[in-house]
Parts: sequence; C-alpha cells; structure tokens
Amino acid sequence: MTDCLSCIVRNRAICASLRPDELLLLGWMGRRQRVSSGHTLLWEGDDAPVVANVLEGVLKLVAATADGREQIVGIVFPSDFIGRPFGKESPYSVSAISEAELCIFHRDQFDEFAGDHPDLQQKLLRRTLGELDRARRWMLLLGRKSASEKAASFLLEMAERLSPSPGAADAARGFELPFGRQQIADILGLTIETTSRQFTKMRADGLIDLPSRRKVVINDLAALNEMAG
Amino acid sequence: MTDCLSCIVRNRAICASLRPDELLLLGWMGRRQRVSSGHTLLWEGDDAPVVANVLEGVLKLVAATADGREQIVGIVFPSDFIGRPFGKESPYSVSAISEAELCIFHRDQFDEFAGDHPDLQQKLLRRTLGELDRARRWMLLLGRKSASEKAASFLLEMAERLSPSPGAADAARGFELPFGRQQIADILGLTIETTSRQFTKMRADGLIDLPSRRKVVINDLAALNEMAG
DNA sequence: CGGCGTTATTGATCAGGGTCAATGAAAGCG
DNA sequence: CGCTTTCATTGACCCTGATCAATAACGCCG
Repeated sequence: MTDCLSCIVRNRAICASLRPDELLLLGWMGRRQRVSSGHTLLWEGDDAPVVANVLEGVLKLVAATADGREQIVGIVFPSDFIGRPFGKESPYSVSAISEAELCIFHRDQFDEFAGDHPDLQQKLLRRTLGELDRARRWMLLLGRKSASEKAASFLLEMAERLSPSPGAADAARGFELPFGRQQIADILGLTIETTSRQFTKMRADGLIDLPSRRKVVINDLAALNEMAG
Repeated sequence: MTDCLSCIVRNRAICASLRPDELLLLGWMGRRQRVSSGHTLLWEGDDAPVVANVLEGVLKLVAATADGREQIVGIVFPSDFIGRPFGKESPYSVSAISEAELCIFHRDQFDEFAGDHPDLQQKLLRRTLGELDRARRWMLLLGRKSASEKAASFLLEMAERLSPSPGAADAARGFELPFGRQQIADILGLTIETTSRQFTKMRADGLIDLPSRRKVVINDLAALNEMAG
C-alpha cells in the first residue's frame, strides 16, 4: 500500500482534492513504480490500461508518423497526470526521459473511483483544460513561427515551467533542461541541426549563456520575449 | 427561457447527462443567440465571461502572433462546447465562420451549476479529453508533415467529422467544406498558395474532384490515406 | 588519464514551401 | 445582366530550414 498522506506531490496532484479517508481508499488502489530513463510506459495506438500521477522525473508524450518522424506533443512533470481515463487507446506514447517515479492505477478502477468523487474529477477537468490551452498555444508555434521564434519561445516556456515557485513572475534565469538537443528539436518541429544553430546564435548575440550541454542562463529576458514574437 | 427538451443537440451536447428537472434549471440560465458569419465572440487574451453550446453552424478557434499571423487551433461544430470554464482568460479568439446559433451561459453561473452536477462535469471532462487528443494529433501534422501530407490529412479528417453518422466507418465521400482556402491554410500552417497547389495536384492525380469552390469528392480513399503518411 | 561511444556543433548544398505578382473564376449587387 | 468585389489559381523567384557530411566536445569507465 501507498502512503498518500506523506506523498511529495500530495498538495499539487489531483489527489489534493481528497479527504484523508478518501485518500486511504485511493492509496489501496495505487502502486508506486520507478521507471528508468528511456523506458516507454504506453505505446501509441495501444490500449492504455493504466493512468498515473508523476511523483518525480520527467516524461514525454510522443506522436510519430509511419516512417518514424517524431513530434513531442506534451511534457509531463511531477504532480502531472498521465494516461487516458474513460477507455480510449492512447493516441501517443509515453516515455520517461529521466529516472522517474510514478503512482500507477488501473484505468478501470480509477475511472470508477473518479465517478464517485466529483472533486477529483473536477481537478482532473481543470488540469485537462489547462493542458488543452497549452497544446493550442503550441500549435501556433508549430504552424506559424520561424526557427528563431520557436527557439526563444521554448526557452521562455521552460524558464516558466522549471521555475521553483509556479505562477510567480520570477521565472528562473538559470536552469537545467531535462532534454537533449534532439528532444528539443522534436518539441519544436525542427531538426537537431537547426535547433543547435539557433542556440548558438542566441549565445553569440549575448541573449543566453550555455555553461554546459543542458544548462541555460538567460541574460536578456526582454530580447528573448521580443524574439519569441 | 430556453426549451432544452426540444433542443436539436439535446442528445449530443453535454446537457445529455441531465434529467428533465435539471435541464429546466439550466434552461433558465441559458439564452439562445444567433451570430452571423465572421462575428468574433471571444477575443484572445480577454477574459471570457461566457461559455456556450453550439446548436448550429461552425466556429473557429484562432491563435495569432503579434504581427498578425494566424493559426486555427480548433474547429467547433454543432453540439460542441465553447469557452473556458473555471475562470481563465481565453488563450484564443472564437469566431463564427458561418451563420451560427448558440446556447450561451454566464461562465460563473455555469461553473456553479457544473459544480452541483457531476455528470455534466464528467461529460465535459470526456469532451475535453477528446479535444486534447485531437489537438495533439494535429501537433504532429503541424510539426512534422509535408504540405502534401497535410492536405491529404485535412481531407480525411473533414470527411470523418462532416460525415452524418459520427463514428461510423462510412466517412462521407462527397461533402461541402465550411472553409475557404485561406482558412484551410490557417488550419494546416501553410500559405493559401501552397494549399491551393496541393488541392490542384490531388485533383490532377485523380484522388479527388472539386465540383465547386467548397465541395470535395473523394475518389481514392486508399491513396489519400497513403498520402497522409 | 586515455580511449570510446554518444551528443552537439559547424559547414556546404539543396529543395520545399514562402513571397510577390498577375490572371482567372465565382459570388454579390445595383 | 453586367459590373464590382472577393476568392482561388497559376507562375517566377527566393529564402528558410532540411539534408548530408565532417569535426568537435562531452561524459563515461576501465
């Protein structure tokens, strides 16, 4: 059994809507699972028999064409929810891109539990609405922005999402990306070469520093915002 | 007051979850409104004080860059729901692209009503999850597909969504698009010229007929599927 | 520390799709 | 019915970002 009361995402995940006794019930249903970096949890097109909360680590949602081109369609951080409630197959695959720890439920069991707990369902609805907003803003980037606008937008989004206090204006000026260059390319709908060139150019122009492969320091937030279009 | 029981989308909209007495309550809150083609209901970035069900007509959700490039991020058909419950500003604008009839609610009133009616909220959750899946499949198209793949994918999606019996395998072979070429371009992340060229090419190759500006007849579904990648 | 595998950068070239411009076809209207 | 306006098609040219290829930097491990 899982101890939900001491869970690290207790107050941020959808479970935050539950009372201690309800949480106990949910705890009986869930089981913790570590997944290692690179491991794929759910495959695109397959029936997705599980849903989960992310306790730790980062995962990616990937859609792919028949000939292997990949687009990352979502990034999942701790306290986020993954899987597809209400019985549809997953339209994308879900893979860990770092060591991760999940709290996994059988989808059918979870669906039933959710049916009896409107507050949980509302939390899930709010979260899904937020995800939909984010996905739609990303569609503008994918469909209409240039490579340089994409790169700048990406850094701003990451500064926002990786900042310690969510929602606050103090987006992190320096942070470590959980992605390599190829994954950034798959997020932006670019090739790895173009992505690399854009990063190099931003560094050359003094907008950012790149102290190591995955570290980024933002020097000129205003210019970056300008550049993002 | 609105007569929900005789509503044309009674069994398809989220209201289908409600009992007659609940429906009566909701009817008191809603008001019908006609909107003419081209009229914008909600503006990107503004607070969105209303939500609505679509009874008739087609609307588009549009995200735009500061310099005026536009990306259509969603298409709304009869029985679909529009607006942003739970108090966030709309991240896109909503415009009618044909004469339309809506059933409009004040967002706050609707939120409160939804809070008291879990079944309604679940219907909304299911719908939102479906929209999110659709948006993410579209991200693959925008980020990774070529112009010809985009055009073919578009026609297949439209054949599916415009078919009279939803879900059935009998996607309409001939149908009338509710969009002009510029709007198709804004859906696909292309220019109007490229869109036009792709349509002309598909006709030249015998995959489709174009009997009038907005009419499409699919001749070779298999080839179109192949082409969509 | 040195060697190797992986990942990122840089360069040269090319092509898909954008841009600019002109023409053509439909729809709206007096 | 013809005129105007809007929308779509077609053509010529160019540019951004993809592709192909080589090199460089990092990280891992013995």
